[in-house]
Amino acid sequence: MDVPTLCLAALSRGPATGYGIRKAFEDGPFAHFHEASFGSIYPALRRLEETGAVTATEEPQDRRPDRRIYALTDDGRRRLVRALRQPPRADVLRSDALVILFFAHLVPPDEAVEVLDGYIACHRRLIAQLDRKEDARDCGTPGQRFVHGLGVAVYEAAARYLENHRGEFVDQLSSDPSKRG
Amino acid sequence: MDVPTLCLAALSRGPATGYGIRKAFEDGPFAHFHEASFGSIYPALRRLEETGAVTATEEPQDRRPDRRIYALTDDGRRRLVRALRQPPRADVLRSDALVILFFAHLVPPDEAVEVLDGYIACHRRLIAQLDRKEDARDCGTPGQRFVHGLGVAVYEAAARYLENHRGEFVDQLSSDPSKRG
DNA sequence: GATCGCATATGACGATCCGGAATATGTCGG
DNA sequence: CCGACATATTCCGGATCGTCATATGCGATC
Repeated sequence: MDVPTLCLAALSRGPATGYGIRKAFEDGPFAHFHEASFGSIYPALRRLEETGAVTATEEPQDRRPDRRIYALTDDGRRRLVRALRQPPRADVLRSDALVILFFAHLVPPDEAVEVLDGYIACHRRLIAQLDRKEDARDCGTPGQRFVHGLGVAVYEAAARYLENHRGEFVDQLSSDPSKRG
Repeated sequence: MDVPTLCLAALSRGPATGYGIRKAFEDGPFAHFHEASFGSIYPALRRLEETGAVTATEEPQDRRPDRRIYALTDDGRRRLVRALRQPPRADVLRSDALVILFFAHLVPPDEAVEVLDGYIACHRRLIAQLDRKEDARDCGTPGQRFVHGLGVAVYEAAARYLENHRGEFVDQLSSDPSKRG
């Protein structure tokens, strides 16, 4: 799923600025299953505008850079639907924390535990964040509710596993800092 | 976690070729928490060799391109440990399937269901793949076993959620193909 | 009341990374 | 016998990331 398509998808929920789209992928409703950075969103929006998939309304703000408010055109909506109907590629996860945990035997045990505890805290924080969003569950689409529920289920399972196996893992690490037992 | 570090991590388990490292990220032990492609692995190995983090043993195979077998040096191992001790960045998930499911109201209901069923099948396949690897659980490090267990727990939770909420989701989709109820 | 950091908002840039094509050949199954 | 697949590497264009620069208001802290 390329960045232009992701932008079209974000705009299908209403007009927005590049900054707002970025935020939707950082904090907002898409936060948990895709990401995109400024450096790819802004060029994508420009190209989308040039090819007629979106329109840009330049709103000159006093003493601020002009806000460019993008909105989907009919053609853009058709393009979005076409992209959404392509067979999806496999999921990709990138987790520095899991790499560190996998190779925990190479770092000082207390640092590995620190990473693990941070990872647990991060999961608990994400669950709390999702719970807060659940207040607005009435206005969402079926898809949004479904994906939201999946997010909660997955993060809960991960947090529970991490907490339940923490002690065992710590024991194994400290019983064998660098030499084999 | 950049590709050079990932290569060093893979080589910490023993010498390997670029192709073998790629496979370890596709099928092998790292398959579920990071990825790297040829186009980034080979240049990374070259740079690593130039800077003394790995050595390359060129093995001229008859009638085949020379295999370059890379092995970690002491300096490379130190570099790996240094990288592993950096604070990890937040996890990133990229899921086309979840984007499609989120925007399921924009595509024909039967196609959305097809994507969902494919997604469920994919999860069940991954769980089976992890179960098969579990046979070799005796020789792994504590970190490897811990991460493996987490993977099983998370995929199981996801598969269960998807299966348990499939009916409800399909009902909601078909009761409202494009007009609001 | 001054300064620091944060949020809004966009643009530009180098470095990195991806994905696929090209190359070469052995093996296994139909 | 031929196609498909696995091994193994290289190259390249384009997509993408991350960060810095720009501009300014607003709240918190000292």
